[in-house]
Amino acid sequence: MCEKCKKPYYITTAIAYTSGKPHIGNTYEIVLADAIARYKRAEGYDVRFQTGTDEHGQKIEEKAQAAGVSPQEFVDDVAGQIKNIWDMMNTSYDKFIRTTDEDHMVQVQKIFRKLYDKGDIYKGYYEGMYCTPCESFFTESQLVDGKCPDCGREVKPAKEEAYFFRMSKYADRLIQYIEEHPEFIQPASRKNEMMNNFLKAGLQDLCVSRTSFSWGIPVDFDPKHVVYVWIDALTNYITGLGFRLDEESDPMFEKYWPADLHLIGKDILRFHTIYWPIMLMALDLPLPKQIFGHPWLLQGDGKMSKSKGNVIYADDLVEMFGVDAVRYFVLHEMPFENDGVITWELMVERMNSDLANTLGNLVNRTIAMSNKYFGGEVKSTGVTDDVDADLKAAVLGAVKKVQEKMAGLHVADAITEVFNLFKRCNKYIDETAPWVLAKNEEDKPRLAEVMYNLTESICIGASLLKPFMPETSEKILAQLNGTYRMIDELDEFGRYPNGNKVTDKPEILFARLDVKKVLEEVEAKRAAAEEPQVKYPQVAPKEEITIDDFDKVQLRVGEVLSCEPVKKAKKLLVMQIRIGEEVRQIVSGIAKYYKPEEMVGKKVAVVTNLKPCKLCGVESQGMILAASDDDGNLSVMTPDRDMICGSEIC
RNA sequence: GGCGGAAUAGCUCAGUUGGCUAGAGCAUACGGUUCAUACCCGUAGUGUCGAGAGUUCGAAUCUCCCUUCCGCUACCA
Repeated sequence: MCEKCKKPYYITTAIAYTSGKPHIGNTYEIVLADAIARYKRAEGYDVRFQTGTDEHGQKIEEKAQAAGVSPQEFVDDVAGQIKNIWDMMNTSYDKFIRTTDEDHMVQVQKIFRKLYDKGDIYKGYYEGMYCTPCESFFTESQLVDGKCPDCGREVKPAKEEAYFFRMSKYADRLIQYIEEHPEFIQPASRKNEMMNNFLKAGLQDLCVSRTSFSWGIPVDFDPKHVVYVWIDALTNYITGLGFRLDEESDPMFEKYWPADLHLIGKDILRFHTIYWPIMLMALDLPLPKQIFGHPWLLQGDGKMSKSKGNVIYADDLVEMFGVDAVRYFVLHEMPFENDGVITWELMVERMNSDLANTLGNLVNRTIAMSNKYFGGEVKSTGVTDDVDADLKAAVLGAVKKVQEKMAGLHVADAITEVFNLFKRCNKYIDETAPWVLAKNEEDKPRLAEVMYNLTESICIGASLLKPFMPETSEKILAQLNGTYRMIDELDEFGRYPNGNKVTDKPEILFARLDVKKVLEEVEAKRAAAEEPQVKYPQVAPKEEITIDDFDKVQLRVGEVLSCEPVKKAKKLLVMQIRIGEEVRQIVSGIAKYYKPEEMVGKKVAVVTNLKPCKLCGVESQGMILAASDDDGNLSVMTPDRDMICGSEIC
């Protein structure tokens, strides 16, 4: 196909947030996108595949501060790590964009200004109660006893300038677009969530600037504001193509936009299916054709957490199994709609049964036979049998099935079809029993035909395998001395050059592994890494206070007399707590961590001079203290020794 | 609380618009085979298709209700 006739195909991943090293669950997305991109290239598309990093925001500012480096140094380091992992996974992206790239930042500023000039962004006010030291706004309901929920200081009613995007203006157009394009949101089940929760409920205008932190792209006409995440991050999809507002864009933009596919995690579907399309509408640009919110790859034995030391990282897996085995696992194990599971045991199982047994052994036994019977020469003799037709139909049928599955983005099913092809080959060996044919000289022509069919079938399978496992595909073709074929060259059986010689030194593609040994190694590694790897929670420092400030808070020991869940609320428990002579009713958001009966009898630290307020209609006359960490653990604070309730804590 | 989804073999899951004895992979058991990485091929299964009721000639599939789990969302002192 000539370069000009190739149809463009633009695929993107979400840009990864540079707050830390991505684990295998995050790495999944880039591999999935890579498989799709490589497949589309095999189909003859002119593919552009973009990924990158999202590098602004308060969290990064804080992490950098905690690490004692500048935000730029911090994101340079993390972005480098991310890029290394993407490269290690052998992903074929064309562009790695960073939101700190100069040309991206310039365009973001221009886009912001344009939307402002157009009236779609307006300067408004974040109205609410303002805490000056914290530089934060709170709604009435967020306040703690009428005071700042973060620092407990007085807040005053204030209006802070902020820029807002008029989302509601475009809501009807977006609803219509989504209704008319059922393929726009994938999987389709997500469409209802977006429609019911946001669009039909009425879109709120979106706050698109912040003044509470500075690590971001400044609004050029009002520099105390930085552009908040949405306009900064989402626009990467067009700035990365060389989009230039009110100037001539790079020809790439004309060629590739609108994107064919935004591949993202299901958690950020809302931003991509609502805010992003509306931004594009406001800019008079066409909307992306499809957005696929993929599920997550979860760890089997509980949620991955750094403190448990059970986080699985791509590089550890690659070290143990190799790049293609890891690619195979994440692609194969991930269903279309539900979350997938990864454990070391499952990984070993797939490695042994699919990669070593089915595929590796097939290639190996085929080459061994060619060498043993014909000195490695693979020659078709035309001596066919009934079983050949069935094999050929299965092989060519697999090509069709892979095409169908990939068209619907069912990548896991597509890779399964490729392996079904290899299984069919193993069966063919059994049906034809080459070792029996080899015993009689007159059967040699038939034997040769069998070996040819087998070799050709594996070459077709290897070509189909390439988008998913590029290195393995190349290794197989090299060993069989075959050539890679594009999808449209896989329509015919028998293109393997007659008389070619396979290698006389076949290499083991995938070695079988012992589950026990793997687990021992993992455990050893984990133990070795555990000590120095204690991860302390990242807590942003608050402003220094005086003893007088602290003295304003009254803390006393209270004993929980009774405790029950708050109706209408999932996270709340309501407790009667004795504090000295009085009994107070206190509501606390700890239902996820404590059962009501567990709380009864506990002595807890209570803030007793908080202004009462209502939560879900239930009055709370104080608050109990609890510690929580980054992993979602929570523990209420209790006195170390038995203290009579009512004792003051100071 | 609102909206939505799911429940099928021991495990992980397929089952298009209701239609022949409900399927695949893994694991298990047995048989075959020896080219190959103790591999490959075949056979056997077990299922009140979450509970109950209804529509229908016929329901895993449609309707109602119940139970459990999950997602989004709201609240979260």
